[in-house]
Amino acid sequence: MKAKPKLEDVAKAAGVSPTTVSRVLNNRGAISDKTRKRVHDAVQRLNYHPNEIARSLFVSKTHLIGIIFPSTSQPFFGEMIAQIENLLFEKNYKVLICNTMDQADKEKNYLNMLLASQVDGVIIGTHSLGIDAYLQAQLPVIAIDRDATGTVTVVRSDHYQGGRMATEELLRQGRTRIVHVNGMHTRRSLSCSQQQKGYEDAMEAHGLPCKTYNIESSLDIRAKKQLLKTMIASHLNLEGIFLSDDITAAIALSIIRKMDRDIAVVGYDGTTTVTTCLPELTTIVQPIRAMAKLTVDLLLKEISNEFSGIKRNYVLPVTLKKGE
Amino acid sequence: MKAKPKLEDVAKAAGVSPTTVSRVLNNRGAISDKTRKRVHDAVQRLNYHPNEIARSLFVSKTHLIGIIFPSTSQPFFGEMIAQIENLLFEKNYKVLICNTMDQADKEKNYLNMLLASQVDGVIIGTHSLGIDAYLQAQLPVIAIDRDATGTVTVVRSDHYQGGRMATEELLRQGRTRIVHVNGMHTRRSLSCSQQQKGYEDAMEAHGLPCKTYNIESSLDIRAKKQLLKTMIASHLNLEGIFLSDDITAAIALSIIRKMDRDIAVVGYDGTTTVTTCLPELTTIVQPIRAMAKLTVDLLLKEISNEFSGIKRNYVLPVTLKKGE
DNA sequence: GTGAAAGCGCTAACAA
DNA sequence: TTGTTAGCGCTTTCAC
Repeated sequence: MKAKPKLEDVAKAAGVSPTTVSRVLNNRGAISDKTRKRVHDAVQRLNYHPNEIARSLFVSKTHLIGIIFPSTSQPFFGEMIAQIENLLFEKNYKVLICNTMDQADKEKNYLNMLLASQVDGVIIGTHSLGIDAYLQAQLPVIAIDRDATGTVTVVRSDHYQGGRMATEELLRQGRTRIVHVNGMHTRRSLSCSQQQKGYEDAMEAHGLPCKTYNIESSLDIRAKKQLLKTMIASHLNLEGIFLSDDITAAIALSIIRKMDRDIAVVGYDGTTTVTTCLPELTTIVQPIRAMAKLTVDLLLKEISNEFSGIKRNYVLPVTLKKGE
Repeated sequence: MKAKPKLEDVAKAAGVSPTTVSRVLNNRGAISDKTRKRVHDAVQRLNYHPNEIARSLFVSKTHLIGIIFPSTSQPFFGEMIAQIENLLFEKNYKVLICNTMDQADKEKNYLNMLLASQVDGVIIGTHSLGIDAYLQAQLPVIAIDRDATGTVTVVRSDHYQGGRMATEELLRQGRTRIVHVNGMHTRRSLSCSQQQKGYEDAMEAHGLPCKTYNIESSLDIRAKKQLLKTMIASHLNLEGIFLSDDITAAIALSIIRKMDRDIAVVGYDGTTTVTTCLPELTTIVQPIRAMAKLTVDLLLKEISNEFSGIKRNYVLPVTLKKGE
């Protein structure tokens, strides 16, 4: 196996200088058609591929974006990541992916890896690590769905409205004894409190009492199921549950069916995956595509140094999807 | 905003040579405790982070692995990618992710991007591009679930057994009029034909007639739903359907419920996501974790030049998960 | 329209 | 135990 050809090899093969080859490849300066052709032929002949690493080193830009999320295996993140990745690809950026699995130390390691890899920017969709760690990095950063007041640009959806709409949908169905299950706690500190506020305001507007249960996100499905089972069994006259993510809602739904109770459920996220598997689930849909688009746009602007100073929160509207 | 400190800056601050700093940071050679401390202090003080790009250029190894899959938004791939990423992280590799969205041209572009980025190896989970494109690259490659006879190492699960087990489960339930829906066609040419063979052999062993429908993977959910609806409506005495992925199976299940027909369904993949959302679905479970582990192990071995010549197929067993 | 030379930030021979 | 020097593969002044 022979070594990869380099610029110099192409230059020799084409009988020109390395500079000329570089110019042809990057379309810079004036080149005669004859030379251009000779160079292209040589590139073809040697099956030459430019070494992006060497290029990056010189121009100190890698076209690499690090994205940090809990895990691609959760539909919400999987779908978000797919969108982000597609948009970045169109703009010629490559994506370094980091699944933190909600472990702060892993996230910490990743951040260092990303910095060492000279990424041009970072998208954070996690909460384990303090935002300071990212600010220190002096890197363009956009956070998704994170509570970071003014220090970093944040894109999120309107969780207050989401909580409110979910609760109002249950009320509209004539349910009054409604509890809120706040799953995925560590994962989304902000969304949790906002959703809860929406739920509470909606309930109070009708003079109804509130009750929120918290279920740790780190728990596995078995454990969540057990907790939900106990909770539901202890509420003999429960009529509705609002759960802050669709997976937990799906678990609740199956428990309710098995217990043969009449309890309405509203979930949260509205991913394509879950709504396809469970079209009967009523849920609050986060605008994943729009969030991804905005995030990427903002990040690329920050990278190109527009809007550098302005850190603000962008809040996108959610919608209700009624179960079939 | 001051420029990032480099090795030289640290050297100056510590009053030593760049070489010494490099040695301290990489734990090479013998260094006096005093110097070591001085260097570490300087690193701390300047908040220095080594430039991995420069290092990569020198050692011509990037610790970057490219992984090419249709999309993180599909649970099977999302879960597979999360596993792969975790295992690679443990071995100090970073992951460049590529969602091809089943578009051959995008995959082609990605491959070139990966080559230019000097990745140390590639994992392919797609079928759009011919395997030749990858072989040409002269790069360590492992393919997942792909039909590539002898030219590249392949990891997959036993789709023949999967098809057989699925069909036999339906037969065990007393169903005899069973059709096979081969979804996700382009996505997995190999698995399709193997599953079908398993289905056919199981049916023929009982002297029953076979019928396989193909549904293009590129279709959206609406279209798939329509096709399935028509298909089911046209079979007045259908008793069972084996579908080659869980998402399509979920769609079928909801149609059947709405039509109030008595048709048993068996799906394929058995992802955590779908089995959580739809615990009542009977499905064939692919050993995602084991596949990821084997794939990563094989790739790292190829990268370190062990087993370089041996390209073979590794087939892992599937299991049946009965619906609740 | 083209080339020679310097250097991006790092590491590894080779000296001392 | 430490420093000097050269060079990884590329791009870009500056000169012709």
